[in-house]
Formats: sequence, C-alpha cells, structure tokens
Amino acid sequence: MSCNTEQTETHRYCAEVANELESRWQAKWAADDLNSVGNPGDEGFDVSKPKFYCLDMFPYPSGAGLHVGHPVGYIGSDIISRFKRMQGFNVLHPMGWDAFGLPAEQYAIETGVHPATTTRKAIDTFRGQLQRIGFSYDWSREFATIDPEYYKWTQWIWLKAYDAWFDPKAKKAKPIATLVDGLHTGEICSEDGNWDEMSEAKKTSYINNHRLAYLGEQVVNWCPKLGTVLANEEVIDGLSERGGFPVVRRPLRQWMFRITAFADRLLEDLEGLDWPQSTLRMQAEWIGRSEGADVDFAIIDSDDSLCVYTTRPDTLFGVTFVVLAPEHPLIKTLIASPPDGCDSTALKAYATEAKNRADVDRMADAKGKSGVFSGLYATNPATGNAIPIWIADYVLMGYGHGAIMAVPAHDSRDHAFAKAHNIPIVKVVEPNKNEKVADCFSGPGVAVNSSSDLLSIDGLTTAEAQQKTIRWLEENKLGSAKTNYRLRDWLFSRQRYWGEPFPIVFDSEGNHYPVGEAALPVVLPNLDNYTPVESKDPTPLLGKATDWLHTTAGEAGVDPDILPPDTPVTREANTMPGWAGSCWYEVRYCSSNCDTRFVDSEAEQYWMGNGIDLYIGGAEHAVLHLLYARFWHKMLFDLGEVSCNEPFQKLFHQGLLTSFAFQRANKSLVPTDKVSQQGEAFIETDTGKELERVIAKMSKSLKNVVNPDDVIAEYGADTLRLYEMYMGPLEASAPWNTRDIVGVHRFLQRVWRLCSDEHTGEMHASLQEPQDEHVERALHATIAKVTEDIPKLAYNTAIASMIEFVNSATSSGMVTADQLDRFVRLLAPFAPHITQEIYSKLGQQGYIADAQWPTFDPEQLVADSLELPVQIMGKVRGRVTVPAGASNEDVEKAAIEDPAICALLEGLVIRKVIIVPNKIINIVAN
RNA sequence: GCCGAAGUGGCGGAAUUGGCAGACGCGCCGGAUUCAAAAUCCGGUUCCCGUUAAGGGAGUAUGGGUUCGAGUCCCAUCUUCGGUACCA
Repeated sequence: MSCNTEQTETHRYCAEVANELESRWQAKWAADDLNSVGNPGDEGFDVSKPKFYCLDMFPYPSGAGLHVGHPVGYIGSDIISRFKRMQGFNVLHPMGWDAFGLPAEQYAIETGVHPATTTRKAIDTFRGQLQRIGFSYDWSREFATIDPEYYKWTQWIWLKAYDAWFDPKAKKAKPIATLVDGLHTGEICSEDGNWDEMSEAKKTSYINNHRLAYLGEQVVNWCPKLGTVLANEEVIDGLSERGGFPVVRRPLRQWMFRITAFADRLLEDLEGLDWPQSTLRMQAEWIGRSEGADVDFAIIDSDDSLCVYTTRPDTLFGVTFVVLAPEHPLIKTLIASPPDGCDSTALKAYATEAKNRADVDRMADAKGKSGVFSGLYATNPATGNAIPIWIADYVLMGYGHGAIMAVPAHDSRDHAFAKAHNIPIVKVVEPNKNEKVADCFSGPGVAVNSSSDLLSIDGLTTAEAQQKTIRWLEENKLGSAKTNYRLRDWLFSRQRYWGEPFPIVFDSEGNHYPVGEAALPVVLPNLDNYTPVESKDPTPLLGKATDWLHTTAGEAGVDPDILPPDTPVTREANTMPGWAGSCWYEVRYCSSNCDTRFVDSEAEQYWMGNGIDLYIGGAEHAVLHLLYARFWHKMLFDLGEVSCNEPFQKLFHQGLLTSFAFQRANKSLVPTDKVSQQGEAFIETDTGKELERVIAKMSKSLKNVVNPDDVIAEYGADTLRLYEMYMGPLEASAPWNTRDIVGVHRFLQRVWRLCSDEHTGEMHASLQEPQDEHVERALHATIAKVTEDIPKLAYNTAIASMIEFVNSATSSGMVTADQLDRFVRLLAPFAPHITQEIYSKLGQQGYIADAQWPTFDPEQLVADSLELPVQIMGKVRGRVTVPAGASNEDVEKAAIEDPAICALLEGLVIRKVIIVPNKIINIVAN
C-alpha cells in the first residue's frame, strides 16, 4: 500500500497519509480536551440542551490486548455519540475498565507477577489501542474497578445493602433502622414473637436475617481446583464457567444478596425497556416466576406433614406418589428411625451419593429416574388415598420445598419415574378436542376423574379447576396459593484474592460489625503468594494476610458506639465476586472524580434521567451482569441514592465478529498459519490434505485473531472503523475478511480525491464552480438516508449510500466546496480523522466534531418524473415514464398505451389494472 | 428435549406497511493507463437457454397455500446459530 514509489501520486490517500493525519489530529483533540463534556454547573455547560448518555460495556483488559472483535460495539456507539453531538446534544460517552476477577488472578498465578501489575499493564495496552481508533470518549472520566477511589464506593454501596431490609408491604428496600423502629412500635410483627421481650442476641439475629446483604448458610458450588465458591450462574453443566473444572456442592456460611426480594420488580420493570426481545425473555425466564399452590400431604402414622409446591393444583386427583429430594430434612429422621418397608441402608447410600454427586453426574442420567422408596405413605388430600413417598434426585432441594406431588399422567418426569418404578398412572385432564396428545399430556384441558366426597372439579377447565382447588385447600387449611421463582439469592463471597474486600469485621464470637464510612476503602492487602488454596474445604486466600486479618475494632474503623475500639476483631477474608464492580459503574461515570459521594447527585440526575439512552454490549451479558446491575440500581433507588428505577433504558447487542478457520475431514480445526491456499482449495501444510473453510470464533489457539493495530498500520483507523461497520448489520455476526477491507479504503481515497489533486495535493479549482443540480439532489438524498439510518444503528446501509454519492459525484466531476463540506460532516461520525482534515482544508475553523449536522430539503428528494415498471399478470413487461404526481388515470393510460405493453396485451382482455402510486402498475389480463 | 433467531449470487450483505430481488462492497471478466507490473479509472458480472444479439425461462433452504402480486404473510419440513436443561 505504499504510495511514495510513484512520484506523480504523492498525495493519494493511503496508509502513510492516514496514519500521519490521524495521529496529528488525535494529539490535537487530546491537547484541546475536545471530548471532555463537563457536568451541570460547570462553566460553559448548557443544561438546556438535551442529553445523550451512550455507554459501552466496559472491557475486561486481558494481557492479550484487543482484537478486531472488541471495537465493533465501540465503533457503533462512537458513531451515534458523534452524530448526537453534532445534532446539539450534550453527550456522555465514557470508558473504563472492569479489572477485578478471576482471569487476571489466574494469569498472575501462571506468570508469578502480581495481578495489579499485569492488570495495569493490560489497561495501558487497551487504552492505547482504543485511543488509536479515534473514539470520542471523555477520558477524563476513566476509572478502573480496582482503583481504591472506586472500590471504596463499591464497598460503601455494599454497606448500604447491609444496612437495609426489604419491606414486603411497600415492596421496596428501606434502611434497617425502619425495621427496628417498626418492630419496636409493633407496626411490624416479628415471626419470632414479641420484639421487646426478645433477648439482645435474638434481636441481632433477627435483624441480621433481614438484611439485603446477609450472611447465609447455603449449599454452595465449591470448586476445589479454583479454590473458590461460584454463583449458580457461574456453573454450567456442573463445571465452572471459567476453566471448566468440577464443582461440588457443600454447605457454607457466605455473604448473600437478597435479590429474590426484588424478583417481582425485576420482572415487571422489564416492560417498557427498549431491549432486544431475546434478552427480555432470557431475563424473564431466569427470574422464572410461576404461580401455583403449596399443598400439605399428611404422613400416615405420623404427626408430620409434607409441604409441596405445584403449578398444577388442578391435577391433585392424579397424584399417585410424593417425591422428596435426597437433601430433604425429613430424610435424616427416616434414617434415624426407619419405618417398616424402608431399606434404611439403601436410603442412606442413595441420599449420601446424591448429595455428593456433582450436578453433572446427576444430570447425566436425567432420563434414568433413579430413586428409593421411603417406606412411608402420605394421604392424598383430595382422594383420601394412601400414596407412597419416594426419594429421588430428580427433585431438587433448592426449589420449592424440595418435595413434589407427582402426577405421572400429566408430567413427563413423573411419568418416566412411575413407569420405571411401577407406580399407578391416573389420568385427570382431558385435552381439548383436535389436540394431538402424546402418552403424557401436560397441557391445559378439562378435569376428569376428579371427584370425591371432599372436592369435585370434574368438567372444569384447567384454569377454573386450579382456582377451585386452591380455594378448597385454603378453606380446609391444606394449602394456599403460592408464587415461586427460579431466581435464588445471590451468593456474593469468593475465596479468591483479586477482588474487593468486604468492609466488615467479626468479633471472637463471630458477630459481624460494619466498617465505618470514614475508614473506607478497606484496601486489599498485598500478598506475596496468591496461589489459591486448593483444598476440599473452602479457605479464603486473604486468610494468609494475617497482619491485615487480625486487628482491632478501632483500627478497622468500626463505630466505637457499636464496639469498643480495643476489641480484637478479624476482618472478613472473603472478597467480592468479579461482578461487583460492574454493578454500578454506569452511575460513577456521571462524576468519576467525585470524592465526597459515590456520585454527584446533580450530575446523576442530569445524565441518568430516564436511564442511559443507549447501552451497547455483548449478548453474553444478557442475564447476569444486566440482572445484577438492575438489582443494585433498584436498591440504590429505593434508598434515595439515585434518581431512576432502571439504569439501562435502551440496550443493544453488537454481533460477534467471527473469523475463518480450517477444518479437517474429522472436524478438528487447524491453526490458520498451517494452511495454504491453492486455487480454490485450502491445504494443510503439514499433511497436504485438503481442508474445509468454516466460520469460527477468533481464538488464540486457532491463530485466526486479527489485531486492530495491524489493520490500522496498513489502512488507517478510519478504514478500520468503516470496514467494521460496513460488514453487515451491527447486531449480526459476520466473518472478518481481510480481502474486503480495501473496498472501504478505496471509498476514502475517492473522498480524498474529490477534494484535492493527487499529484499536487492542491484543492481542486473546480470546487468553486457553480453547483450541479444532480449532485445537489443526490446529496440531499444521502443526507436524508444517513440521518435516518444512524439512529437505527443501520450503519452498513448508511455507508452504502455515502459510497453511492461519492461515486456519482466523482463521475459528474462537479462538486462545490459547500457540498463537500456538508458531505464530510455526514461522514465525520464514521471516519472522524479524514473528514476533520478535509474540513480544515476547506477553510473551516475548529473541529468537525463540533460542527452542525447537515440538513436536507424534502423537496429535493422528489423527482420531476418517475419511471414505473409495468407488470402483466405479475411479471414485469415494460416501463413507462410519468410526471411526478400524475393521476392514476394518467398512469394507467400511459401504461396501456405504451407500445411494448400494447403489443403484449393483444388478444387479451384487461380485467383489472392495479396501480400502486409511485411504485408499480400491474395489469390483470387473460 | 424445550424456547428464540436466522437461511437471498462465488463471498459479506441490500430490499418501509406484500409492489422492479440481488443496492453497496469484495472477488472475477474485459478495457484504459503503463516498457511492464502494482495502484487507479471505465465497463460487465444471479443462474440456464440463445454462437453474438434481440429475446426467453428459472430463481430468495425445501414442499404446499393465500394474493393481481410473496424474500416479506400462513401451514409443514430441513439446516445453522444462540439460550436453557429435571424449576414441579
């Protein structure tokens, strides 16, 4: 791509020219703080202007640096940010770093270098790469989640949650003091008896059990290899999401978030968000609200009863057995004193095995439906029949009550179990007519065989039967309506090193006390050795920092009114998970440098009003990050700390950038550097065998990663930006194809040539000539198209229309300076550097980023005459030209009288003529 | 298994509410320029038939349907990708 070899075309736009002018302008923009936006109250900040907060999901800076897939979304957000700014918005467009978390720590363990060092280095690399692409980020707002000035406030927010409870009546979070007050005045009734008569210890425990951030004993996913517990969301098929190591389940005391209290609001508030449908659905399914009933089953020959949850109370008459999860508390009793018919040895073996089995094994025989009979029977409350109680691992302890009523005729899992263990199957729902039915019908229908002395629901539809059954259950104190959620409380402790420490300490009796605000941040201590403690028992890594760990209440900053300063205390040795920092970063950007509060209120109200206007990021965060961040935001909103209920008003997922990869006949993949092309065929260098070219993710192992630095060196950043946006729709994934880049590069060359002479570098004299009407019309059409496409993020078609304009303007050879000026403004959001250069060459002062967005005249879009296709029986047979605004009669006349059409119509009878104004004419004739 | 999205030339992809399928780019073919090449510029490029041309036919995963007219709407099937996995 060298352009200096040829004397005559020294001034052609090429890599050297692009790189020179791009670096020059970037330096100038940085020196002038072009992209610093300021806040309300700052000098020169015009609050009357509308705001546009456009946020990218901040990256996790890895040692490998950026590849070309990373900037796709960033370019997309940069274009609309620049566009909005030119339209007169105050635009907030920040960037920062999500820098705590497992990958950095794993990398540090491998290299032996402290994660702070490697992470800071990775951040510098990322920043440098991003800056070279020419984004309009306000870098003055940059921060990393590992900055103590930032995680101070992460800890502060956690303390807010620690110091809050969820009022179920008001359906909102409130300070914990309101709970204490309410209990004291009797406004709130404690389930544990009269508040004022409770012991101090009991009161404390009650309060602790109502905090939004609470210490809970949970069966956790412990990963011995990673040396940490993981959230349910971080475990996939029984293996850790990161690393793919086995995960076992064991009980542990951990910090939890009461996210389930917000389940309803997290679900309901999805409505009204401008998000991709698929993501809304995924969130809703993750929350998994279901409506049904709790039903009590009395155990025969016992005073105990069993509570089960069902979504199909209408099938109560079809319950032929009850199943308990292997972890169900009743099983301990069973093993201790086994009833007749109970093989306690088998039961014990089954329960123990199921408990210790990783979920992956448990699921491996999902179809198998193993189980043991308990020896006990329960009474079906509707029929009075005795039904057996079984223990089986297809019932999970973590959902409902860890026990189910089994309806084998109408639930496929119960059906499989009943078949395997010879349990009767009783049909109680008749499908609606004309409905295809498998041997186990689980849809709604009409109740049958559902009558007894106690209750009758025969003939009722499923919905009616459910209502009647629930009413009956409630009247007879046998159960009640119940709503359940799949969502569980959020496990928030990790045993790893590289995370935010919890601002909390324990006394010798294990009571916990918050660190006072003045003592924040609780700084992560330095460790010489952060290799995880690989063990059967969870052991936090910070336990090794003994000097830090053992301290006094005063030293730690605990309020002396709560605990005397000289009390020896132990710090919490767990750290927060990688998600913590990204739960509120969008708020911090409003005033990144504020050191008196987690965010400046005025700035927050201005920028976050109605939420972030556009949030762009990968679909892989559809559930976890977005759910967690919404939860934190709602908590802060309830507590009056932020001004809106939902942080992300509009969400957009950019597509995945894929790359070519090469596959052997056995589907194994070959690294790209071991492949050579011979004609149409791709050959593996080592074996000489032919390979198939397929599309795959970019990955180091496949050696199909493309580095943006290389692309910029060869074509310039403007070309990279244009190419990535021109590949296809922003939301679609597309394969990177180096060969195609030259297309948009040529486009920029033509833009350059439109302005100046390639031989002399001088501006074209013709720029002064009178304007060409066709070029002017084409320009208006292009302005209209681009203005319409950018808000839709339809950048590929916007670029196509600009290419069309340049092509037609080039061939006409008649472009004025004024037209060129308007055109480069149009192109500026996409290619900010070359357009800035031309803008300046045209004699404009200042920066194109601050220029006004060009406007178009709708009248210029209307042509004088139209060429319309004429169809006969739906096939295009000719075309006629009619003046714009011609009446339907005139158009029909023109079509029928057209000689070519006339000839084809010979011998046919015209039945009908359909005219779609300005579109088409169709003649129905036979 | 269930849920969701998608399937258009050699390739990436265009195509308001049903209205000229293949915009734009790549690649390829031809031409100009050049001693030559690269670069650039101009023209062509869905497939099939037609020596060329005029012209004709087929065509948006597959098979049906609705309509004057279907890439777009309806039904069934296939394939790919994403999510989810005993949630009672």
